[in-house]
Amino acid sequence: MPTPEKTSFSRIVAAGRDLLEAGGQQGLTMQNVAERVGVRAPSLYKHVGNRAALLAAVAEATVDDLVARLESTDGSIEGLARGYRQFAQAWPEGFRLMFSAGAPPEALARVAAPVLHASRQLVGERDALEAARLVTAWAAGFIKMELAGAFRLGGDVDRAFEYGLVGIRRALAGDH
Amino acid sequence: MPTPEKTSFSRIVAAGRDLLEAGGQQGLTMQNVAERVGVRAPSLYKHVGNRAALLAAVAEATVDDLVARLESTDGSIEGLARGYRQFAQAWPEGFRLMFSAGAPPEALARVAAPVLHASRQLVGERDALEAARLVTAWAAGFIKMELAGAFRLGGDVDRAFEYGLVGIRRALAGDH
DNA sequence: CCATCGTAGCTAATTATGTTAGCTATCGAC
DNA sequence: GTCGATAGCTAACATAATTAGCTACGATGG
Repeated sequence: MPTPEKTSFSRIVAAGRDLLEAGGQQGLTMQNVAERVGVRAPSLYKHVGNRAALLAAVAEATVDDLVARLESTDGSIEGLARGYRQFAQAWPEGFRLMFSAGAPPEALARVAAPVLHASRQLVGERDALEAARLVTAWAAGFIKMELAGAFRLGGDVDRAFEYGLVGIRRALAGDH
Repeated sequence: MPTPEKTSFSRIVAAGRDLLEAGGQQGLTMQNVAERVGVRAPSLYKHVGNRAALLAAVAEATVDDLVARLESTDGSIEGLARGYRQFAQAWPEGFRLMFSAGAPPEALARVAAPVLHASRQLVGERDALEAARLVTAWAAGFIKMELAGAFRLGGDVDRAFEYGLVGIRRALAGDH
């Protein structure tokens, strides 16, 4: 190595995640990241390519965490859905980024795997993909609406989530 | 009025919508909007406040169109969901904006109304709000994943949508 | 032990964009 | 016909991303 490295790719990504949660995508500027890791902004380009690549890396790191969170559940539809939601509440900006920014498709596939597995158990091989898409769409949609503040019309959001979960199970129950 | 107006709020919003669909949020710059309506960028501020306000106005106009589209359906869960999806495919960027940008909560409520009505018919007053949230979350989630290209793992997306629709109806059927 | 080479970081500069300040010209009201 | 309000304009500024080119340091090979 030349001049001793004052930072590294992984530190930069970590700083990016912090800033993202603290100030949204707007707060994640190259300047802010640089300041946080202790270099000047142009030096980041020795490690990162550009801001879009950094966002993608942040998204991918977030996916990794989400996958770990899902793997720590009991693998049931309910467990996965609740884990999904808890993760989104803990890392709301990262969760948003996963879908908006160019998260590598490969990464999204990793998130899908546990849901696909659970669906296969429930409805069999033939409809597993469609069932997984039903579950994932509902969970992702619910959570994003919750994060977007679209549930301001009163009612208990937790209750709505559990109600939906019961409905989703019923949707898949009488199937195969 | 002073100096004859060369543009107007509604023209600016219309230009914003065009640019949004053509080039995403990135393509919607004040410069581009100004050029399209035939003035210089700073003149836009005589009509619009700032870019965020313009995005909000574009979002609201999009909501208006969506509501009109939904009101032209038969009002069933299936009709609403398909209308929702068709609208999103016709105006993908506007659809995305509706949730991401600061769409006025009042506007989102207007979209919710037809779904709420259909849900009430199906499950009764007590659970109508929860049921509507189930339907809306699934549809919005499905469509956003479709737009995000999250369905690259093979399978027929249309079939998955119809499968989901059957499931959602079953979820609400055995309820009340 | 020294010469060399590759590279992380730096400063300076460029570009793009949003936004503000201040001027001007024109239209409607009196 | 004069006057006031204001849409649009040019010029300027702030912030951000990014590029160009330099520098210094440390690993490596003689």
